[in-house]
Amino acid sequence: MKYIFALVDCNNFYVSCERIFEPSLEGRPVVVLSNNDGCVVSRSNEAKRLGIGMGVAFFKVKDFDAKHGLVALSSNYTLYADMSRRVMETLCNFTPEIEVYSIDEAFLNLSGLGDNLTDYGRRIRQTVKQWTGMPVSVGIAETKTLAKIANRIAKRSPEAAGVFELTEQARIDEALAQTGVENIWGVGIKTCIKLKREGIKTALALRGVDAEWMRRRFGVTGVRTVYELRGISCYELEDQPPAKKGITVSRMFGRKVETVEELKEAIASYASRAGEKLRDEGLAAGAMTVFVMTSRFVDPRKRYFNSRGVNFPTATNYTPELIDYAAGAIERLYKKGFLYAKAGLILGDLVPEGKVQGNLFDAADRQKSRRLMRAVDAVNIKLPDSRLIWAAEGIGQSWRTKFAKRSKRYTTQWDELLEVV
DNA sequence: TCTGGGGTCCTAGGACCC
DNA sequence: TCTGGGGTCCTAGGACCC
Repeated sequence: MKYIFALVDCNNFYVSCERIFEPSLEGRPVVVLSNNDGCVVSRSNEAKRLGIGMGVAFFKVKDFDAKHGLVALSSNYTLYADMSRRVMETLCNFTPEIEVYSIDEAFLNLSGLGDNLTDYGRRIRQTVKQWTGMPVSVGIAETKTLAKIANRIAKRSPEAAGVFELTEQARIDEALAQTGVENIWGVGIKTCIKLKREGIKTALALRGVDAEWMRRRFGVTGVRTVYELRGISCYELEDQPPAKKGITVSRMFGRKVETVEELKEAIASYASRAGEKLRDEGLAAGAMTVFVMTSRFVDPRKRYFNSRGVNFPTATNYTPELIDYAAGAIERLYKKGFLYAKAGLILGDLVPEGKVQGNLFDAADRQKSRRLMRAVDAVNIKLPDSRLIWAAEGIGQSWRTKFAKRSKRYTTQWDELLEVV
């Protein structure tokens, strides 16, 4: 039996989340900004039509509000995560096999659901809209790469009205002929330039290249893309999320940071957040890499990047311990005279909490630490606005990332519920 | 003045071993 | 003058994704 994938993708996800709770944003150009209100990460169709590109620095389009009525909002991750969960739960009603691919996309297995897949796609789209308010597009095909292309057409073609099926050969050929290589899943900027230099400009042309030549020039990932375009599936549906390999917490500062004390406060708060993530996943980390960096946009002589790895004697998820290691690394990394823009840490060698190998010389009372962490986590989940923080994180925290234009957390905070007046 | 964060997979090359 | 070869493991960096 042939596999059938549906790719369900939320339209302009962050912007749509905002619009669901603020309908006056409907029909206007709206963008959502990254951390620190730095650059544009989600755009309404109206904003796209104004020529605002994905990832552009916000200061470059700031004056669009006066000229074109552009509305810019800070990211509201709490709201987006909750809306994502609602959409994914709705999708689970349509198939037992679903792979949540990202915050706003999921692959569904539609094999064995009959011949009228387009109709089925329409039902999915309509139900998600009705139950959550979220507009989605559905692309249907025999490989993930083709489903991505189908989804792109579903979004753009008015006739498709949000659902497009690519299972018929003539239709596939036509779609591939109209898809530039830059719009193929897995083809990034570097590969795109190389392909075009070879005269390969469309997905149809790429489908026809010699597989061995492709392997030599672009490695196994390149060949997989060619096969996927031919309808030979190389990427399975992964309905079991694979074990995490690392946990990263890093942020740009709200302003430049010069002192080692402030760097240590920041890294302590990132370490604390990393500890929460570990415990939430039931994991412990065996190693940590800490890094600091200046802005990429300053004079090269004023740039500094450095990182430092630490292997723990015993894997841990105990926040005070993580903070100690992180602060120690910062002391060694810090060089006076630089304006630091960002710091972060990456936890590696992750192991299930219950399987931590004890260390003969490790005297810490693990049971007690675990109870303490459980208590702290419980308080912070219940009272996110009066969180317990570690003294090392500092009180003022003037280096904190800025979110000047954030909307309310409508769905997760009682005091921020939508008010209808 | 102002330019995000969190991931995965693959590959080349060095270290090390016999 | 003469200086092996092949396998495995690890890591850093590249490329890509949303």
